Amino acid sequence: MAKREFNAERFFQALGDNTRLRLLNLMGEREICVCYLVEILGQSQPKISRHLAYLRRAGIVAARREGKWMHYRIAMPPDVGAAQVLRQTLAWMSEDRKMQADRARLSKACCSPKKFAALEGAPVPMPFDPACACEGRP
Amino acid sequence: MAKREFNAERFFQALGDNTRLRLLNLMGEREICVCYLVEILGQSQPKISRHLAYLRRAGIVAARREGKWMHYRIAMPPDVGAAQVLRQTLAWMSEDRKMQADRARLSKACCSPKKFAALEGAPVPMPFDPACACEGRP
DNA sequence: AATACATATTCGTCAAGGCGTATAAGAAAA
DNA sequence: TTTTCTTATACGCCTTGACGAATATGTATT
Repeated sequence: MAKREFNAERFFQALGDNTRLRLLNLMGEREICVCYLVEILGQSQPKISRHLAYLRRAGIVAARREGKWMHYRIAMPPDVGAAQVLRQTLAWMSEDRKMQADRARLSKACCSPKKFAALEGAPVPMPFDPACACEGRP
Repeated sequence: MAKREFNAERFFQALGDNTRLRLLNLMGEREICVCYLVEILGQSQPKISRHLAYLRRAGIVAARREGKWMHYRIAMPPDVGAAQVLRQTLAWMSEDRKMQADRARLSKACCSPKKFAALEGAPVPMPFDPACACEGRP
């Protein structure tokens, strides 16, 4: 049986949208709930959901359900080359000003979710590396 | 004046097509004439030309005219992050079986262009690194 | 069961882009 | 200048996908 080739075309198509790049940037270090993504990007919920579905179909993110909430995280592709490119891309994004601003808003929201009406009671995103949690919290 | 941001969205869109990935793979190590690209990929000339134009607009390749012939080569983006991703992508592609087959056909054609009727008289692609020229020539 | 909440999907519309075919543009040769 | 050769572009057709709006699905609460 032939080894199933990773679809590079679809992989790059998934990266070829600014909203999806912003989503990946926010998921770079933590698993994160959809409601946070909606709040931070300030876009409609269906729009965010559709882009997440696209990323899921492309095999770049994975989802986990927790009660009413869905948590998304980056899923490194099985293909080594793709994984390398994805890591490189995330590093690239993390140097972009607007991407940094997104992350800053996320950090702020994580530290004081109650200031964001829409996030009342929602599960706070969990960084993979706890050292990244709530940069700037006193 | 604001520093002109590199368009990551367009960059990835340019990589999100199999024909364009194959073209980049063939340009990986050498400047190459359009007629060779048409011959090696076995696709129509307008199709190849359109994809090359797309890559040019995305700032990924550059073209040089030599008489009737046009030579294309990879143009590393000014943005450091994009350049890294592009290099990584080329490395990834060079490990793919089908991409290797394309390169093998190119090497063969370079060594004996006269066996390819369409390449009679066309300028043989020039590797950036001369050591790569005509692997397998006796 | 009925309600409320978070998320996903559907529908209609529109723009981008891929392809084949035909043709234009640029350069050299006759 | 006419022809020939290489490459680029224009046209029409079709598919993909992005969006807003509406609605469906899944889960917990009452």
